[in-house]
Amino acid sequence: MGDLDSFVPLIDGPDEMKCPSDKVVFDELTGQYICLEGGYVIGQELDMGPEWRAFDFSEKQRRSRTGGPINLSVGSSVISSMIDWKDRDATGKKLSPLRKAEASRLRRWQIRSRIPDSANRNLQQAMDELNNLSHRLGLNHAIRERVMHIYREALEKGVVRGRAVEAVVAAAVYAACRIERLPRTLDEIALHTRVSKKEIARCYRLLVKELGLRVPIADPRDFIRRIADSLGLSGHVITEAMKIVDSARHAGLTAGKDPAGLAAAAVYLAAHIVGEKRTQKEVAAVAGVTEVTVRNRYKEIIQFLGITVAE
DNA sequence: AAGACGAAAGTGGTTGA
DNA sequence: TCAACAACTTTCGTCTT
Repeated sequence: MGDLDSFVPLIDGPDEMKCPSDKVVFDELTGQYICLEGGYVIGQELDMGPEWRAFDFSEKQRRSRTGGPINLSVGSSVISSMIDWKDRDATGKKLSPLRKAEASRLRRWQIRSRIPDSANRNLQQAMDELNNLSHRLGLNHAIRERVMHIYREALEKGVVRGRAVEAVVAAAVYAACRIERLPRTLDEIALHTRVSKKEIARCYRLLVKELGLRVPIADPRDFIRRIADSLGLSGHVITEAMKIVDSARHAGLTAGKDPAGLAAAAVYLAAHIVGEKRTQKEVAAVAGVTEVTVRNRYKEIIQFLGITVAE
């Protein structure tokens, strides 16, 4: 998630919006749509999040001024807290439009989930887990929404029953990231949870099957931007790496291969072509694969595409 | 000395009988 | 259920810059 101080207003007029769409990338860190041709920011996703940051759930609770919305504690022994319809906070001040939207959404959830009480508690726990995971993985608003949507459906269909809430949430996060095309590897997600990669993968497959999720095939190009960003490489490298992946696809080198590994090799190669060299070790580390995999993909690419890297 | 390369053995998941 | 298999990892020795 981008900090608010990294917000950049639209700097160009409508002319720049004519930028061909295939040259536009989305920077998930800043929420900006960037044209690779000229490096222009041509769009900015609204940051729906709070203006402060919290690194765990209790911190978030302390900082939430309006209170209530995050914690729908409708436990058995606890007095239920309801979100009323006045659109005002505890001190009687009017809520901002963003807060208002959030409150109405939560109201809806609360009403829907009031009937089965155990489901409500389960959902609360899932939201806690999601909050933790979100901050660690830097998930944006759209993804969090989608995760909760997936989770609710899973809960309704009884997929969660008998499984660790954390595992199902992690699986929903993985699915949501894939659907929103901001992929995280299973390893990354597993790193921030107490469940194994294996269990998350099992839950993920179950979710896809039971809910009939339509998850696009992982595209190496979605990884390229992340890898290049982490390594501080320019947009030029990204365009080059995209081209390489496209050619590799046409040459039939991509089937059955780990998209992260392929992206890593493309970035490695592109960086060398452009002259912003990075070692195989560095690229492999941020891509979450080993040097050997980068090497193997790299070898295949230069062999089949006849690319020669000038020293 | 660091980086790149490649061989060999091991791992975890998928597929098909 | 089990074996074969493909892709990837780990490890390690060697070559190159």
